Amino acid sequence: MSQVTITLPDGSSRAVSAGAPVREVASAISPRLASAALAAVVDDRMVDLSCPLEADARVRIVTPDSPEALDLYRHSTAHLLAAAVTNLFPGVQCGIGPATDEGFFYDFVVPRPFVPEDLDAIERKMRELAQQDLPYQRQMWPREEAKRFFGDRGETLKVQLIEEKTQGQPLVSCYTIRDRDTFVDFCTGPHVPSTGKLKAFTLLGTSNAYWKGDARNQPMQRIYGTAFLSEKELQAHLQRLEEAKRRDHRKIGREQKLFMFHPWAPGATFWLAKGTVLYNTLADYMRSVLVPAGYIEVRAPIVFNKALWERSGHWQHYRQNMFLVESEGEQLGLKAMNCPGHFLMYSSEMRSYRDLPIRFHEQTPLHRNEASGVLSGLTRVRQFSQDDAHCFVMESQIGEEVERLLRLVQRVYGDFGLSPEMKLSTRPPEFLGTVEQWNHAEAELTRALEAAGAPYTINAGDGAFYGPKIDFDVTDAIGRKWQCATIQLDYMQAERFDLTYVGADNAEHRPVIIHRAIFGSFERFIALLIEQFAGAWPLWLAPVQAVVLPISDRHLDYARQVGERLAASGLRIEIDERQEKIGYKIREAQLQKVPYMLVTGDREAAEGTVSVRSRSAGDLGARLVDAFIADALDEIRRKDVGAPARAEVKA
RNA sequence: GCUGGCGUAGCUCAGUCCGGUAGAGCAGCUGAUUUGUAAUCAGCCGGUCGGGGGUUCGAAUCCCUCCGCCAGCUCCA
Repeated sequence: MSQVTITLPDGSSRAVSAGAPVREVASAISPRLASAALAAVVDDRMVDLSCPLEADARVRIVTPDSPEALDLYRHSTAHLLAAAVTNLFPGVQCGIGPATDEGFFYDFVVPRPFVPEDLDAIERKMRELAQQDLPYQRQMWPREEAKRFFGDRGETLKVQLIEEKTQGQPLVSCYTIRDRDTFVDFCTGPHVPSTGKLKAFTLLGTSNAYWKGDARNQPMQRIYGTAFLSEKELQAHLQRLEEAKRRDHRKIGREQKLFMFHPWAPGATFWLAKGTVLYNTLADYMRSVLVPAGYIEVRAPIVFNKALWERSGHWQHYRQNMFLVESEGEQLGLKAMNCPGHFLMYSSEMRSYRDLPIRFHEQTPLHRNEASGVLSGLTRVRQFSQDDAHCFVMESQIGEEVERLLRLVQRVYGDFGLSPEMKLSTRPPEFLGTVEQWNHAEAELTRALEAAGAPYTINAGDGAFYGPKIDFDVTDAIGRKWQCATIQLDYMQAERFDLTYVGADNAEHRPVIIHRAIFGSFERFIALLIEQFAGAWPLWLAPVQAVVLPISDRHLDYARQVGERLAASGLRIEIDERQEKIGYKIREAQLQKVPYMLVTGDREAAEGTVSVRSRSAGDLGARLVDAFIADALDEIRRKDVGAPARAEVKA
């Protein structure tokens, strides 16, 4: 029998019989590896353990420790789910069932939607199938036979997939769990060797989905679940989901009276007093960053004549998302973005190359008529404000301006203890301008990113219709990603608005526009911060920075004196004058996560002190009022977001 | 917008399946208590059961419809 030579990751090589399954390589190395083996990577392609070795190859055995293992588990669990559903709901049609970042799903065509009881039954069936340790068998079927097989079963979606994905291939890959009478799926694999490997999984919910994600296609029912390599990791994941609920900005927003919503203004935030403090603090912070960076703040109108939107292209591309109004026979639209207003202000006077870059910053509200179903707390609203700006630069200034912006973003996020991930989004299918312009713009952004030296990923086809962009995702404490900051290059709008500057050559030139936001929107950024800090605000952001707690009525005068001094020095304070025991007042302040509680009783009144209790560190003892003020102001100046705020989040 | 779920007091929730006088805790108010580092006691107030329509002798409960919220889908300049 002929032999093939396989090379292992450590560089050693072995000879095996040609056609032997890759499993034998694992067995030959050690019985332990053989039992841990899940799949193999043969010449960079991941395959089943049953895959025959036909030629010399590099082979790496995939075990639970391999980076591929989690996706493999999840995809195999999705198959297990589909097998259970097929078993329990005869006549069901299967769609696709991939692994995702958080778990997996599988889409089905069923006569009625799944209900929670169905999920319980399906999960029980999955465990039953897992316990039977059934092999995942891969079979190569003649293409026509596979089509006939799925066609006879009424699985027209699978037939469609085979037709689209295997053109010109004589054989197609199918998997069964048990045999052809139960569950067969058209799938390239690979899979774990048998269902017994799958233990740590759970179903999480159902939702509606469409075939191939297109709302014009057949509606399907999606079942979500997640799987991990160990029960411990699964439990940790479920705990994170619980933690997310506890930190939900909608819950904390209500508890701390930061904001509210009302059915008569869906998607529009009512900023209550404490939320307004937060909002204004962030707005002022942003100004304090942007003014030294050469930005000037402006305020453009909210409502514009349709003519402006026709000029900008929004009328053609974005009208369905705009709030439109009519007045005296004229059609008007509420602004969904600030750019066109800034363009009009740019062209209100002659611009010289000596003036560039010109940077307009604006924080006025924007309105976008988002579909009702997408609204969600503060993270997706219909009215919001961006820390928006447009930088008008010369072609030659793009690189430096984008680099400056990258540094600015890093610095701001650093001030909040956040570290964003960068994505470069490139030309979408629908775009303005020419491919050459796009290539040039994309090259400029790439160069700036490389110069910044920070890692980034490429999000192909996700650019805005007028130019490529760099987006910044922030991962919060529990692993969810939020897109906040954005830097967008725009070669198109200067043309449309006929924006010019006079160059050194005394000729007119087009400026390049950089659209950019650092927070993104105040609304979304505040939602992110609430969840980041779990409502335990660092002192500089806390709507109430300290609460004065008189022990009894006879300390009210002193408490008020203290309160006045604190307020006069600029601290945001409250005095709890209720006739309650000190323990009660402390409990309430603690639940509100007020950074400092200042107990004032006989001793303090006599000595001119306050007894300081920190939200995170507890009783700190008596301090002179002025000393407390000095320390607090210093802490505010430092914008500390360090250990104290984080530590108590877990408490 | 689509699919599903949900909507009962300011908040958290029970009651809805199987129609028969709307409940609890917290919050609030009043009184007593004058308090030393996470809940003092007692009493009281509080709801067109999301809106509208229908079935019924009778609807929080069953049906229709609209609105809002939640999850996901789609979308996201």
